[in-house]
Amino acid sequence: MPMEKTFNAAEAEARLYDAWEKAGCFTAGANASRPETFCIMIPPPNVTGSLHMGHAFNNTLQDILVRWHRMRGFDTLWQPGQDHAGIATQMVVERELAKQGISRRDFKRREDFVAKVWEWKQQSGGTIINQLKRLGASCDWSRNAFTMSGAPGAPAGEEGNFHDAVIKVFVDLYTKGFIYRGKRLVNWDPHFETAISDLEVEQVEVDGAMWRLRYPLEDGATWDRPTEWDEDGNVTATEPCPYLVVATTRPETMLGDTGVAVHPEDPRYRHLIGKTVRLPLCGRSIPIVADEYADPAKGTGAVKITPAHDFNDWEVGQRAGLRAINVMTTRAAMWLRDNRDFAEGCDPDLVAKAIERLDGADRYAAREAIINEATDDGWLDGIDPDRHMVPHGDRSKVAIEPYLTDQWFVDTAKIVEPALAAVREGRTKILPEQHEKVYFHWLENIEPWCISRQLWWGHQIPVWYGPRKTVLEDGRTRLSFSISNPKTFCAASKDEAISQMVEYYQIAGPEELEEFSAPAGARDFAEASFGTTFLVGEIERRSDGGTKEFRIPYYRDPDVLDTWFSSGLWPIGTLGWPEDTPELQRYFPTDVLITGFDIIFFWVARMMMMQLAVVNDIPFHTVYVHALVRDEKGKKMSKSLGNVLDPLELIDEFGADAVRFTLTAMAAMGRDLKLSTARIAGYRNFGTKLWNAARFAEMNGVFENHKSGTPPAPAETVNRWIIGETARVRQTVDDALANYRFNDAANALYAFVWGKVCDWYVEFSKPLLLDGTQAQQAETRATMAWVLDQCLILLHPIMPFVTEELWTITGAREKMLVHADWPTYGAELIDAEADREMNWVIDLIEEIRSARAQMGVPAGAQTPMLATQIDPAARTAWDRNEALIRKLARVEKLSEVNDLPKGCVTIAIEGAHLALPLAGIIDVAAEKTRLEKSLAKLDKELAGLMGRLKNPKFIDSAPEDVVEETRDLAEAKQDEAAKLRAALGRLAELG
RNA sequence: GGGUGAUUAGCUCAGUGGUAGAGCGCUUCGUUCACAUCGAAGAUGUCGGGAGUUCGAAUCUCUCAUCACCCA
Repeated sequence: MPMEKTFNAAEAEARLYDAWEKAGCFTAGANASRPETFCIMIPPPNVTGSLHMGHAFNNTLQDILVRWHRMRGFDTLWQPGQDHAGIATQMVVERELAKQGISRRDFKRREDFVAKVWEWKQQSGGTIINQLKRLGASCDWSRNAFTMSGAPGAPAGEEGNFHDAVIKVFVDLYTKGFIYRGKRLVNWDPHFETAISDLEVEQVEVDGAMWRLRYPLEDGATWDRPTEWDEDGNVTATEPCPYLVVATTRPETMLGDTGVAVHPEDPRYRHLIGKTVRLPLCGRSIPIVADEYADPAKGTGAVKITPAHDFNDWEVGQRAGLRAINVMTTRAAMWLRDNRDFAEGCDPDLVAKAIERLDGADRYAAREAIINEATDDGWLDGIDPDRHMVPHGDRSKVAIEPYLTDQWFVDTAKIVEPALAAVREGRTKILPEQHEKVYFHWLENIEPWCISRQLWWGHQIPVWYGPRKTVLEDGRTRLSFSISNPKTFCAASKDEAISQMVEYYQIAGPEELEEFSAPAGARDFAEASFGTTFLVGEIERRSDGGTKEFRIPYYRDPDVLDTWFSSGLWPIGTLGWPEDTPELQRYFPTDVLITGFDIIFFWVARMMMMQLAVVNDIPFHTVYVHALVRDEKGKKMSKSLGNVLDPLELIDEFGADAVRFTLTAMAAMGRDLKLSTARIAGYRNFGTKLWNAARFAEMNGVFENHKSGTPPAPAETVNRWIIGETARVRQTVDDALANYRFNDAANALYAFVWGKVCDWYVEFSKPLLLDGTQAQQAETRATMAWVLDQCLILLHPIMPFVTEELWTITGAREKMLVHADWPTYGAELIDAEADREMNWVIDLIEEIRSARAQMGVPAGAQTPMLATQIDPAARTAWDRNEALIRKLARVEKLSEVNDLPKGCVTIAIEGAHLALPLAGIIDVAAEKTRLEKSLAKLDKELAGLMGRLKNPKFIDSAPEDVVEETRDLAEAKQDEAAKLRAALGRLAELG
């Protein structure tokens, strides 16, 4: 049955992938035949994710390396998995619940909400896995990992031990003193009500305003405010001014102002340093401090300082010893009622008024209300329109607040050094190298890493809090309960934490403890039990050691860990650590990480730090950083621009192989790639081309009784030639892949399969297969079968589907192509003689075709050819390949003559004077033009070559082989030019 | 403001000191039995500007211009 004309990707892909999976082709170690291992960890996509172009690119490159190593017999593991994406997943699930009118806060227990998230995960969390399969990703799915597996509440099927790894690492790092809790400003997302990392913040330019506010100076102080300027901007008149003007883009934070900063050298204000201003709205008296942060050239040169609501102000506040007053709730509404910090030092009447007007108002409403009040009361100095950057949460898209809270931090400064050293010393290489700079720059300036998140979905921090103890002089023990400064028990399990508590409090056992699910409950309990007010309760132990009449309250930290804390353990966690599994021993450290540059900080640097801190080894020896996929105009693909190309739609339309090949061919290191569908269609056509070469072979019986195996040793030059070309491309492909030059591999294969095999070899084979002797037919069939096999093998890592399908169709095979042996042949298969000869033949055919086309010879016409001179090498080449030349160049026969007749077209070729007698057809003018053009080009080249050869410095300093090469080239060009000149002479006689 | 990269054919881009390339597009021709998702032929370049190093520069150095991205 003849093959179809094209490969039906839509039909075949699922079938082939299924066959691979069923046969266990992708499991760790499948097809291993040598001791070396090769392991890649997939960068875990979000469990909420669906495949976008970046994934398609990233995973295509991984799959190429993995398939290549597997075929070479490495013990290969491509470890797949997803991360639990704290905020994103919680957002998705909350959105689902909102459709049913349910809010997260309606859940009485967080466990119930988390159960909902697991439910969602079971239903929808596998989306991206199936999408990766459509791309052809050959991951070992039986090992699919998840960063929340094994967490409390995880349902059946999620019983991995990733949770154990995360918790163990937290406890280890805590014990080693690398993790601490502290009150610091963090990026707070008021929508999700959680801290987020710097890296989850994007700067968005927005149109806003600079409001200038007047803060009255106290104690009669004044400064000279300019009132007139000359045309150069110099001040020519001033007047005493009783207030300072501060400019701000965020007037609503003024209730938390605790100072005004001016530059220490600013002559306008120097005399005011140490004096105070009275804060409008609440009457707080705040100092004027000197700090270089205040830029005299910007605004008025006086800056209001709100340490609790601005990162720069926090720094100033630390330097100047200013209070930090939080005036907002976790939802970024004004928090004034019951806010003791706020009320302290303010005018009680004004505070009451402020509470009445502003308490509970959203930050933007408060801003408006404050501006209105300032306008009415005359302390608004003016408004300047201002376009500035505002930080936004990358998930929530709302403006983030710098917010003062208790959070957990990794003291990264203490674990960063080994990660820097590993790259500096080359134990881990980052490609392309320029990214090492980014890595170094970030790690050398690393900030503490805030790892706590106020979410429910994630690994809950394994820390329990209880009262602190003080031993009194009389031997009794006092326990002081404070939410802001509790005693911390960090342990891998609650039981261990309780043991720690029993020991610490020296109590009989857990029955003397009482657990609360939230700090407020513990506080209330402490207050109720000990009759103390507010946060501190005192529990005095009886002298006999008993505490029978009360129990000691404790609670677990409600926060969860940043998702990146768990994905930072991906390399060891997926291999079963903390258990010492065979996989861990076998595959760790892993080999290559392939990832986008946008998560060098997020992930790569953190994996380096964490693996080194935890198991004292690098996680991988190479990091290949790839570029961004953009649309064809070079714009970043984004949903809002509507320029997103969906890889799945592209796979539907062109097939996975075409999409993969396109991405591979465009994967030049360090450059963004601009994707257009025209390009993908082009590579789809390439697949069709390969398909039809196989189809031709099949129709000519090439695959009858074919067995894949060793290269044949044919006699025909053309067969020896193509075998050599195959050997060459194999070397090129291996070199390219070994150096992560994916595009070189793809382009070499494209040029070989289309340009060599299809354009020339298949054409050359036709005379042999159709009219050759039996021996010629047999060896040509064998050669073609072998060559096509090699094409399939070498292309398989890039185009797995069409190659596997052809492999199945074209012969009885011992193994599927996915496990076929990758070849190792090389130079020994290259026959220099055959090479020279076939290149001569190809040159000749191209020369003849070109001359015919330009002379307007009808395409089908056969012409005779004349030779006045032909050297032995050319003669042999002609004789041995006459059938091919005659067929492909439409030449009737070659006759040797003494003189060319008039009206000949010259064919310039090495070692012979050839011409096509085209009297009657020839257009003298056209031929003259053609020859002159060639000659002009030749002369130009020759001039360059001769110029170099005549320069004694070139002869002296250039390497010998370059000089030699230049000489040979010049000689050949001179010969050719002479022939063309002779031809032009003959033409002149004619016309 | 700091950093990184880019500028090569109409378009998208390869090309790390020795004869300027590919794909797409364009023009002309072609239904001979692998393929019209094809074949044959053809046109198109001061390698962003300037200076330097070198026998020799798209390639190395400096400088200017423009663009992009990252970090403030």
